[in-house]
Parts: sequence; structure tokens; C-alpha cells
Amino acid sequence: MPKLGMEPIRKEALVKATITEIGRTGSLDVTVSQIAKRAGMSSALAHHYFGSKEDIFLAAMRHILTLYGAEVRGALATTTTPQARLNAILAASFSASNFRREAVSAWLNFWVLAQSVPEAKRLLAVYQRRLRSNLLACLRPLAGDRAEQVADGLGALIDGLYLREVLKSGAPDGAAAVRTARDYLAAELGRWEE
Amino acid sequence: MPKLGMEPIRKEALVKATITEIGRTGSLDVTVSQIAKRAGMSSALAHHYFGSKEDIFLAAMRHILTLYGAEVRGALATTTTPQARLNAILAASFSASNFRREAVSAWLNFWVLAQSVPEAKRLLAVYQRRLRSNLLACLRPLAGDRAEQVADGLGALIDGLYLREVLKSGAPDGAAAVRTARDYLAAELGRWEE
DNA sequence: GTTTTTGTTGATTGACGAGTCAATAAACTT
DNA sequence: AAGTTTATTGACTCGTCAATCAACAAAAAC
Repeated sequence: MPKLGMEPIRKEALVKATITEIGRTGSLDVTVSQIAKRAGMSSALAHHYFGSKEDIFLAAMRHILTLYGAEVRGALATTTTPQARLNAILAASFSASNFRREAVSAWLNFWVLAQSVPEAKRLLAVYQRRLRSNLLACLRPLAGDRAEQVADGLGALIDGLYLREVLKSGAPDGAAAVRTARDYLAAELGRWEE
Repeated sequence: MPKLGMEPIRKEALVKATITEIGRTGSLDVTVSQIAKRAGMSSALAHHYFGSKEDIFLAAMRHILTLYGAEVRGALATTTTPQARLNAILAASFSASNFRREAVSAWLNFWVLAQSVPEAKRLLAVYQRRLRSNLLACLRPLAGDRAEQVADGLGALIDGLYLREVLKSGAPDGAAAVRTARDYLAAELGRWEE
């Protein structure tokens, strides 16, 4: 009993199922059938809407990056001072929705994907540039010509905290991650009035 | 014309070939045949010496961790002050042999493996504990009760710098990574006399 | 009301890859 | 010299999986 206008619904279901399955298995060794099953459809339909498995992965990646970007933008919109903006970026980066197990695992696996799929690499590079540019804008007034150095360090630190999250057992602790990042900033920028 | 005592030679060749192939493809989607071919033997022989593909991966992981551990230990042996020891750890972590493309790519992929293979997770946890304990020993006299905080931050930063290396194009720049890590320490510990 | 478009799946194809096995041969043991 | 252990591989099995296809159904367009 086919309803019309299914395409966006199906696609979204597939994208979410992909992230779930990658998180569940902890790898990209996920079959289209598994994804399709979790999304409540046949694998043939998944191939119908996306051309290939790779396209499904890329769509999932875009989804995660879009969510993250939106959350950062939203948090940034309510702020004015550089300090508050830095805090907003950190809060968004380690928020419950972005720092949850599935998403972190997917993130790591997309990093791997980027090594063999140029489009995946491009997407990650976009994310990196945007983060860097956001950090730089906040840091310039606070760190002057050391801003670049600090931004690169903080960027790597954030990625490293994500990376380490996947090895931990137990619930993710975004607050602890934010504390570590804040500590870094406090050290780099000198005592820091919020 | 079988020479005896081939086992260790073959195994080492396979381990090295594994790292090369993982680095080349940027993923764990490497067939035993590819590995065996690069190591100059048939895939059947690879299965003969290692029981399974997973065992080959784990051996490769142990190899990388062992190399890294030996380099750190060697660098540490020639030092006395905490500052010099911290520098030694950083130098070893980003040395040409550990920070080369292949090794970094393998490292990332082992991180992924750790999510589905308990033994891989165990190995990485051992690495993390050792690094942490080494850092802590140096930091205690320099940072007092903030040592833990700084060690965790530095550990994550090191991993993050590795992670970011895989996205870069061009030759790896260990010196820049060391600079970033030193900068972090300098900020956390206050100006720092070497 | 027939044709076209959209949604959907079960069955099939075709490739690939991990792991096994039988067979062959050189070296050591007794 | 006969027997055992170690080294080695080509051929094979068996499973899995991405991708395709034929077929069916309902809505939309004409």
C-alpha cells in the first residue's frame, strides 16, 4: 500500500539506521541488509533510494556533520562575548546528542572512511575548517597572534577527547570532556573571567 | 626447498606487510591474500602461521605498540629531570618511525578494531595506561595535584594530533605536533626552563 | 480508463574472500 | 632407511554480500 512522498522519509530512516548500526558494531562492516532491516524496509529499497552503500555512508556522514553544525550555530546565536562563544562551541561539541556512543563511534569510522573515499575526506575537511575558523574568531581577541596555535591545539584536543571516548566503558561523560578543554583554554589564555 | 626455522621470519614479514597494506588502503578491508602476497608467500601459509586474520591484526597491533614502547623506554633511559622526560616522551611519540603515514593509519584502524575485538581493546588500554603513568610520573613534581588533569589532557591531545595527521595531505610533520604539545605543557605548567 | 510514475520486495546474480585440505618436498630423528 | 616434523602451495569449499531484476500495487496524469 504505497503512500507517495516516501523518499525523504525512507532516506532519513536509512541514515539513522546506518548510524545506529555503525555504533552497534563499532565498524563500517555493516551490510545494507542490516541497515535496511533496522530502517524497516528491504535492502532493495535502500539501493533504490541511494545508489550504493557508499552513498548511504556519505549521507549518514552529512547528517552527523549537519546536526553538529546546527547545534554549534544555535548555541553561538545566543552569545556575544568571545569567552561565551568558546563555551558554546565546547558545550555543543560535547552535548548529549553529539557525544553519545553511536555518534562518536560513527565519527571515528567516518575518519577511517575519509582515508579511502575522497568525498568523505572532503566533508571532514569542511568540518575541520569550520571549527578552526569559529575558534579563531573567538581566540583572536583573547590570544592575539597566538590564536592560531591555540586553535590548532584545541581542535586536536577536541578530536582526541572524542577518540578516547570510544575506548571508555560506561556512559559518556561530556561534562568531564568540557572540563578538560576548558582547563586547556584557561591555561593558554590566563585566568579567564566568564 | 624448505629451510627450517622459518616461523619467526614469516611472521615478522606478515606483520610488516599487514601494516603496509593497512596504511596503503587506509582501512582494515585488506585480504589475507594481499597481505601474504606483499610478504612474499601464499595466503595458505599466512593461515598456517597465524590461525586467522584477526590474529594477524592483533600481532600487527602488538608490533606497533611494542615499537612505540621501546622507543619511549629508550628515550627515557637517557634522561633525569621531569622536563627532559616529558620531552623524551613527546619526541618518541612523534618520531619519524612512529609518526609515519602507515603507522598512523594503522593506529587509527586499530582503534576501530578495539570496538569489536576485546583483545584489541585490551591492548590499547594497556598503551593508554602506560602513557598516562609515564606522564603522571613526570607531571607530579611539576604540576602537583593538577598532574592528573594535565596528563589526561596531554594524552588526549597526543591522540588527537595523531588523528588529525591522517587527514592531512603531504609529509607528516612531527616537529609541528611536538610544538603543539609543548605549547600545551608550557601553558599548563607556566614558563618552563629546559 | 489507460498510461505513467512512484513505491516495494523476493529472488537471483556474480564476485570475492576466509579458512581447509591434500599433496609435495626438504630437513631432522632414530 | 624409514619415519617424523616443518615448510609450502594450488585447488577447493562455503558463506556472504552488493547490486540487479522482474513483478506487483497504488496513486497521478492524461
